[in-house]
Amino acid sequence: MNNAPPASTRSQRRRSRRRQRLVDAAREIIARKGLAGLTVQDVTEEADMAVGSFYTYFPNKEALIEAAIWEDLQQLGNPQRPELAGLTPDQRLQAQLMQLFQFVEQHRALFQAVFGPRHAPEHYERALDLLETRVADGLRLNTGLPEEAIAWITPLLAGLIGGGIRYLLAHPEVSAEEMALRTTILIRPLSEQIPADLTTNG
Amino acid sequence: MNNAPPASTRSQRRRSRRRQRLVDAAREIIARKGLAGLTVQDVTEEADMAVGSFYTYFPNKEALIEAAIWEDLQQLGNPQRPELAGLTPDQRLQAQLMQLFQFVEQHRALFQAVFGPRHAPEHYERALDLLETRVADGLRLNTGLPEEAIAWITPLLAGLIGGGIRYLLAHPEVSAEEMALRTTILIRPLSEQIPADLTTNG
Amino acid sequence: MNNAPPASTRSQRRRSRRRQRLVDAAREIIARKGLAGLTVQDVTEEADMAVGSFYTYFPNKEALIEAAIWEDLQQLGNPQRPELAGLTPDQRLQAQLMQLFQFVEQHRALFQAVFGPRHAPEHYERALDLLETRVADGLRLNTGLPEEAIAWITPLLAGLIGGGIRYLLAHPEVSAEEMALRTTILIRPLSEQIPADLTTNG
Amino acid sequence: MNNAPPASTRSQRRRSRRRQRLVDAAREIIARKGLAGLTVQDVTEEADMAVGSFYTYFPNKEALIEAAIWEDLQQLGNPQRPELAGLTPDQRLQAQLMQLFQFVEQHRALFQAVFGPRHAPEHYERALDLLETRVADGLRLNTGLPEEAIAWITPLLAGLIGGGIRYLLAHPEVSAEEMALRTTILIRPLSEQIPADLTTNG
DNA sequence: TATGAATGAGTTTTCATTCAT
DNA sequence: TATGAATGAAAACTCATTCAT
Repeated sequence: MNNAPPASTRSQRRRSRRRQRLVDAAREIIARKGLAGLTVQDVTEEADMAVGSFYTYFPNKEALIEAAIWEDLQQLGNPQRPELAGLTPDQRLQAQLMQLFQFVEQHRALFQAVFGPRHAPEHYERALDLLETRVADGLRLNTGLPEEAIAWITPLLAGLIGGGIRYLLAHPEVSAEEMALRTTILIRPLSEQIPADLTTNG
Repeated sequence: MNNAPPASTRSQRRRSRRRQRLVDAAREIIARKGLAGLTVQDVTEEADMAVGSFYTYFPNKEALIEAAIWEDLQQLGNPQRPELAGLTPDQRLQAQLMQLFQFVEQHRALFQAVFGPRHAPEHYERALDLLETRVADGLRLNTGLPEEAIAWITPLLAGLIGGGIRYLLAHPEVSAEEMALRTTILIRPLSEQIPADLTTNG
Repeated sequence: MNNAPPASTRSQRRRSRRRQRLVDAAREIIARKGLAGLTVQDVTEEADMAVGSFYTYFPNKEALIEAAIWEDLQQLGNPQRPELAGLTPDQRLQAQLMQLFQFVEQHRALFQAVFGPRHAPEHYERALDLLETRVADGLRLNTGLPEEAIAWITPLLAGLIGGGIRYLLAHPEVSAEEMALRTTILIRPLSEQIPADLTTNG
Repeated sequence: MNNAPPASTRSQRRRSRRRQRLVDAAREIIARKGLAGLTVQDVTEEADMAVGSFYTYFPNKEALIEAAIWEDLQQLGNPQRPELAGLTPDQRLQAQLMQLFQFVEQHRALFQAVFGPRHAPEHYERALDLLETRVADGLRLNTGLPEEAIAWITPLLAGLIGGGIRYLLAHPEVSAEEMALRTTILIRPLSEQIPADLTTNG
């Protein structure tokens, strides 16, 4: 989850740690005050560093935001694990959703920054795009839907899953497993119903 | 769509028109540059007024944003029209979705500001909340789902509809009718399937 | 000497005056601390204004410097007055130099900023360039020197006159007339001697 | 040209070499980006050293600039070589100018930093002062001008020679010899003409 | 001695808001 | 009421210098 190179020397390790403090502080502040409320001053203060130090780690504020959000979020777009191969479509769907929601649970601050009530709009959009590519891949893999149908179903399903992420963030008492199960319940019937509708309607 | 009181005297009408110019300019700019890119300077310029005048219409920038977004968006939370009374649940669902998407089409700039790629996060959240209340009402009216189920299904469905809104905004060639139909196709089976699942699982 | 438009209304006049205060302050500070020592903060302080006000007069610091130096200095490149027509070359030379040195005397702060001990290098260069065009014109008008000779004599003479300007700035007790006379004494023999040398040497 | 002591031990020689690298880098950067664009960071980078090392060679940036410019430029003020003794005033003048312009050619980067288009103003002034002392000495030696005349002729002639230096820097195809000859042509008549003028005018 | 990360004061610029006209 | 100039509190970013390794 930390893309920084495996620092070997002591000073490299120290530097890596300090950089991470900045990234963590950024996520924290974005989640708390929104992207607009993020100042370099605040970030360095929260990380207990001097302002100038910040610029030895990042060329500018933009780069910090990029790192804080995308360094880990990229994995959302990574290809699914091959172990899912032997399952039924239903099981596969649930497994993938579980994987996703567990990932959310493991990166609460990050997802608060992206999907939470004070999220960063542009990054929210990019995150949804990423979600859509995964949803589209899932639909292609698990259903026989034509591309035209996938084109419009995808954003709706991505929205639905996004709603699940927001719900999970707002209800820490609910587990990733539970959310995966619930979402599966909602999504499953679609794959059975839609093809018929599409041949008669769309 | 204009909540200002029905101005009677001439000066009142003039005032009302000028205020509306500010509101329209604000929506335009938020949709184009995002909330962070909205400056009072820009708004008054676009509305062809002096900066100082702005403060005779709104106490501060915050109030303008509130007005620009919520003066019209409130209707999203208004109770559904009674004419829907005689329809089947399915027809009611589709009619309500159509009403919603038509509303979006009639307020493109506004919805771009709230749901578009440069949307205002806090208002996005509030809009989703509003959407959720309507979805919850619909579920209560059209299904026999228990409140616990409604509690978690609602945010997911609201997310799905939000996805529909975003899709509609991004594809001006698609009609509100078409989107309502598509969304109905996706949502309908849920009401049939869920109850069974819920009694056994949740 | 003030290029600002002839302000008619009262507020325009006031604005014009405030702008001039900034320009004067800038010259003062450049002359005193050099271009590198010029901060917007200092300028507005010296002009007894708020920092923000500065940016209602100039888009940025660069524009102020440009105005402070070149708004008036441009005249250095203006074509010479036609009244010089009837004079002998010698008299013309002296008249032109007098005009120049008087101009310097009337804009001491400005020339201190450009030629003084803490001058702005890039503007010094541009000023010398301007001086060179005038010198070259003078040589063409008053001597029969070939262009190749003018090409290299010009920068040397411009340097000599620049030395005169610096001397005048450093010795306020010396008059422009005196400097014009002295410089004429130095330059005059050149026009007589050079042609011969050039035909045999260069 | 290198004022550092004749290092005897190996480490002393190494230290001397590293110091020179800093000085050379400084000249290079001043000539290229001006004094304002000179940062310790850049200098050490160009010299391929660490920032911290810089402060073991110079107490601060100011000292580096001083060294970069004046360590070699001082020679400009050194007494003329005795071999000139037997020449005529004219020959002596030309020989001295040649010596000067050759010195410029041998230290192009240095003179670019001091006289070039992005020169350092304060050092430009000091360099002109130095030039003036030599010019004044020359005038005392070669002409019978009274001190009052020397006082004002000197800055003008120094300016003229400065113009020659700038011309030489801007035209690498012109030789020091050629420039010395040309400058002699311009200056020579002065010594013949001025005395007469001065007795009647100044 | 050499290194380069850390520091924080200082600089330019923006912008919501006020207020005299 | 309308105007737009004036204000000054941020905010991002730079860079000379220090200091632990």
